Amino acid sequence: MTASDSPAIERGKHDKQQRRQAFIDAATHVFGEKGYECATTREIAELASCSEGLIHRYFGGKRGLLLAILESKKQAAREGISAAAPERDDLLEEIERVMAWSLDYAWENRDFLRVSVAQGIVDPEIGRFIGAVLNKQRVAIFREKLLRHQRAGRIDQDVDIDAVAEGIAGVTFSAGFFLQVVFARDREEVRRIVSEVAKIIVRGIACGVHGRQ
Amino acid sequence: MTASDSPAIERGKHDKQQRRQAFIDAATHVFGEKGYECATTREIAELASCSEGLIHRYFGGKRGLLLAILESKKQAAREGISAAAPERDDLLEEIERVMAWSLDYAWENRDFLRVSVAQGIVDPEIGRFIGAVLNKQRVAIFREKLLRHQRAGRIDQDVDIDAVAEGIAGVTFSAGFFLQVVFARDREEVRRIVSEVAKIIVRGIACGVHGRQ
Amino acid sequence: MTASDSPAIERGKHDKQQRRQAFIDAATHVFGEKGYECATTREIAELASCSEGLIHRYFGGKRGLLLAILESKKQAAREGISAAAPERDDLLEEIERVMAWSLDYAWENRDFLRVSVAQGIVDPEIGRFIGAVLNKQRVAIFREKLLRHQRAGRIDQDVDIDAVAEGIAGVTFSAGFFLQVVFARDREEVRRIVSEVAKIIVRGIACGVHGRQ
Amino acid sequence: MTASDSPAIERGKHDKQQRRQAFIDAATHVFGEKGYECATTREIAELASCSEGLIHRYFGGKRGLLLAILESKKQAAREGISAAAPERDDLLEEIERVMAWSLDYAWENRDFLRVSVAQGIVDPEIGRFIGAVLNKQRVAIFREKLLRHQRAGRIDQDVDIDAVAEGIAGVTFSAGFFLQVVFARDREEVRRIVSEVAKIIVRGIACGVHGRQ
DNA sequence: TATGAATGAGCGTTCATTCAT
DNA sequence: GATGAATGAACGCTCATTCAT
Repeated sequence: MTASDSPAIERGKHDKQQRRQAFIDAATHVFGEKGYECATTREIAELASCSEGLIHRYFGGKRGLLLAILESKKQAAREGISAAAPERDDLLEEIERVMAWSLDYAWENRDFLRVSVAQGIVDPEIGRFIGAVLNKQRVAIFREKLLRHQRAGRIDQDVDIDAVAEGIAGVTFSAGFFLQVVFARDREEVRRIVSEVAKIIVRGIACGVHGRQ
Repeated sequence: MTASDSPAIERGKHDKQQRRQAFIDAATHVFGEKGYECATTREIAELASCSEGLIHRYFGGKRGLLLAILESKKQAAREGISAAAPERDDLLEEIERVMAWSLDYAWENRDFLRVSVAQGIVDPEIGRFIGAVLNKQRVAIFREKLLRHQRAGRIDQDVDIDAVAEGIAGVTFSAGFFLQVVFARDREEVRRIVSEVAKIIVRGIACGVHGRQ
Repeated sequence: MTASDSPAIERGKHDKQQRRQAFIDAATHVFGEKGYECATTREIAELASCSEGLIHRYFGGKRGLLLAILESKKQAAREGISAAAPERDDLLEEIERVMAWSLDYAWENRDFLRVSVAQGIVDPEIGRFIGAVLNKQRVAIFREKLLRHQRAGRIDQDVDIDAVAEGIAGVTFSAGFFLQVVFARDREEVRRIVSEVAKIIVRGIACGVHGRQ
Repeated sequence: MTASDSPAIERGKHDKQQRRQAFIDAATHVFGEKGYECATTREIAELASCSEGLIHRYFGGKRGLLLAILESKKQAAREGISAAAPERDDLLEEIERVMAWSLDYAWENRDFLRVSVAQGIVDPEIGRFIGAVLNKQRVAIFREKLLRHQRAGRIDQDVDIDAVAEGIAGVTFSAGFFLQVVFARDREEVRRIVSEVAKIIVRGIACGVHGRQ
């Protein structure tokens, strides 16, 4: 306690940056569990072992704290999904990997998703955020992959790549967040569903000997 | 859609049934707009042109009012989807109709969906409700249709019907609620996406001349 | 139900007088148990199997109901205590009988006493009532008896009869209401206390040089 | 006596201890005047010149405030009565002093007594409190004194000390609280009554063949 | 700067009373 | 006259935010 020699960190046990992070972690947890409105700044401050007033100094208030959580996840999500999606010759494998990563991401970040999705439904600004990070970003990943494979001649030219990308992103989000997190379905089962759907879709868009409907 | 389609009840007049409905309509609207927590019983009562205390007499409180909304939508949802899903020889047509109906349902009931989904994420009891009504019920519809067509030899025997049913339901929910309602995407565009995805999936599960992967 | 021939009592099962009494009985019970403020007119009406609005028609409101309870007990108390106090040559016996009756009265009317005393502490009008019925009335009884015995030469001339009457009434009330009802002391024990005190007082006021009992 | 003897605390200033006391003083006054139920936290806060929410932070709510009042009086009562009861060779003098002190105590703490007695009648927890502090404690004082005098041969061996102690405590409480405070009897008159009763009782328990005073 | 005490607006709820039926 | 549905004022309490320390 009094052992710290650093004059800058006399009171409290963290410096400013650590405190900010402690708030973000605590808030993610409490928001995720009780929802944004029901969570109290007091409980968050307690869990972060910091004083309540600091939330307003650092983040400008409760809502600012939520926005800070969102911001802090933006980068991580973007980088994570890119890393999880190396290009492959096999379309199915490539898609399945992104989907599987998304499932894991949803599970590991379930607290964050709970707040951001629930609040995004009701609050346009948050809604725009999840639209950009949780939807557009992922649709773009799928789209890019599909386009590359289509150019490589592995996907039928007639296929509406945008629509399929949206569709895959939709199933993935549905399964990852709603089945796994909200409905608490067995994670193995969810993985199987997603995997099966991936196969069907890949088969459905594959360049093949089938007459058009 | 807006809460005050019905002629406002005269103050003081005795009409329990009409008042109950006025509360449910008003609450659906206000809950949908502000979220459950931010909506106030004051505002709901005002919109319903009834006194606030009645909420507690009729529904046992604010939460009871939410539960009453849920209950009132359960029957309608079940009947609606069944009516919208007559059996057809053409699988694609059959599936597309249910998907289209779901899109319209989501749009028309967007206030109700906003509250119930947002609250269901955070409140286990509500979560169970949307799991049953908005997920299981619809998966079952798709599953039943797929099974019939599989038995009729129009779907490959190897296809995991349960998984596909979940997948279709997932895309439909994603598109109907998130794309249309939360992300405010153009409804025509959403319809096109869903329609395209339906085609791809149907093609992917169709009994055909393709080697298994 | 429909069997009643009397045209005047078609609805409800009582006539007006019976209903009034049902309200008074129910209110005494509920007031006694929860206190005046915490008791609700709804609960009273339910217990009386009558409608809530009737309280206002019959008694002019909740407070009027309390006043009606008080009124209804006034006569009974006066008559009861008189009947319990026949004149005797033995002062101790006479006093002990009134005290014993008071103890029983307090126990049997504990619900009534609870409301009226608790409310009388805070509400001057009720306070005046219990002052008159529960105090003055009883002091007068004791006073009258003591005076008679003093005139008969059985009580020392120097004794301040008024003070003793107040004292006896005070002990009796304390024991009857507080010890028995509020502090839930064993009733036998309370009776013994009162009896012992009576003896001491009688001995203390007795005339002249007197031997031990 | 009145609640705002202390200089009003400046709004916004930090002074937890003084504020706590201000609340206790204000609440004692308002509770005493309107009764616990009718008193509002609003009014108490106003009289204490503090914000209402503080009541819940400091005391956990309105009831907690009442309990805090009780607690704060417990010590004072115990110490006060002990100090007022020095041992004397003269039993009458000793008893009269305690009785007189009790009369003064009841008058000075009339607000506190009003709430605690009225509420104790209806609320078992408060009832237990007044049973302990206002009854048992005082009975014990009288009992101890009587025993000492009995051992010293100044009280007849046959006298039931416990009963007498209860009796004296009962008269004292009756006179101090009901006559003085509730029935607003002249304080001089009440003192005379108590004094007279003390004499009678002391005479009634005195040893042996004794002449008149 | 960090703390946590203090604030006050506004919440859900209660309930005696009123009044349409 | 009796009913119970409807009212609305007022309650205790919560909590994000402010600010003295």
